Amino acid sequence: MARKTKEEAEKTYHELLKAAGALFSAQGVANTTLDDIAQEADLTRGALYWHFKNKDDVIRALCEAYALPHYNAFEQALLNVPNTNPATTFRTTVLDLLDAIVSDAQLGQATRLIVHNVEATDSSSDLQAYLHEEHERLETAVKKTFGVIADAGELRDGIEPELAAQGFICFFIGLMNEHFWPLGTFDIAKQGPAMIDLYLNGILKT
Amino acid sequence: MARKTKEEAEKTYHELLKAAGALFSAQGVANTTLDDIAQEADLTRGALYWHFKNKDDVIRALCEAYALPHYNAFEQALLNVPNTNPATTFRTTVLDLLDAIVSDAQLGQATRLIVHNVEATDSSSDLQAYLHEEHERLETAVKKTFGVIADAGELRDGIEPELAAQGFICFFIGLMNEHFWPLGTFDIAKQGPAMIDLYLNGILKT
DNA sequence: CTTTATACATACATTCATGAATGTATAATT
DNA sequence: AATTATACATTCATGAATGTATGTATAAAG
Repeated sequence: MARKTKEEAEKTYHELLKAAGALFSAQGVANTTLDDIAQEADLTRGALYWHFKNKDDVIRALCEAYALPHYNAFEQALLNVPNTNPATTFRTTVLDLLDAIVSDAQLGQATRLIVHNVEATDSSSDLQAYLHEEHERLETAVKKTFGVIADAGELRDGIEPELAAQGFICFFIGLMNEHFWPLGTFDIAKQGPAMIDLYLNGILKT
Repeated sequence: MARKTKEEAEKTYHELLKAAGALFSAQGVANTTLDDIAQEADLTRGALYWHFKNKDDVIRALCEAYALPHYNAFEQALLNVPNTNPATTFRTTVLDLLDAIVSDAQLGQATRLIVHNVEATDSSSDLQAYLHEEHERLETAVKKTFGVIADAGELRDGIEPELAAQGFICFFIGLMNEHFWPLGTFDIAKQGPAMIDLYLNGILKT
């Protein structure tokens, strides 16, 4: 075969990511070989090794392409929460993210990878470091937001904003975990918003 | 080498499980070979294949030996929650489980496997089915307990017991996820009880 | 128009992990 | 005491899966 144009090359790059995302979520990461991915994209491992270093690099790229934009938007929305009625804004921001995870398959695949926290193939992995960094960024934003909510007096008496933030994160990650559970019956599209409200109503003033 | 007594054989069985548990949680499941496990236990793969079918079988055995007893006790405690002040009993039962997970390394290792929901090595895995079954048993018990709590009038007005139960499960799984996060700083021993109370205070009558 | 770098496909070498087959000393059984 | 089943260790055969090296047609650069 032959050289492609830059646009064509970029297309195959995304074709590979698409194939990887589909296979990872269908068969699991460890059970998917690089050849599987290449074949799924009607390409060869040659193409894959041209665009990526190895499997970990594919995973990282997948997270960057599919998840990062949404989570960046989420983070920005949190950091711009207004000082008046911040809880309401927080709620809709979270519900928007939930909705995106449900409706955007790619984002869902990447989120699943992050939540299930794929075991890195080589132990001294920078994939782990990368995921950890992203996780921390969001954690910081959530904590900051709960600080604003507390300052606005919207937290119930006696509830520390740090704990409420940590609790929310646990709750949200747990939601994702249930959602992506292989044989699970939990339907996040239907129960997700009610679950979020359940938690928020528990810690916010009525 | 030679034949061992029944007691010796049972000891090597547990040695293998111990080695597997340690390596799985240190290097990840996919990154641990059967030879790694055997060597860690100062044995050979011959011993491993005598006691287990394959890696999945090791995982299943590990869950059965390390986690099942505790979770069975947890389930029984939930199913025997009294009709008066069930919420209090539920709380202490959960805190006991949390404490066990923190202090019992083996239980922690198994719980980690379950929560991270290891990707089964062969796709049509009965390991998945096994884990799913255990998960459902606990879910049923929790839901039943929240039914009792609701009947005792201990739930805040307007909160459906099913949702509260599902929420608790999410919250708890999220807690485990944060606890076992590779590079995480979350300290469940210190913050765990406060987190549980945060959720319960949110849904229980004051 | 020549040259070069690109975007892959193909082929190869090597390592690794599995599973099974075989061997064997010795508990356990009779 | 003889037999048998057990609890492994050892060896082997095979199949992946990976990473790399090489080939090559053609965009792109000059």
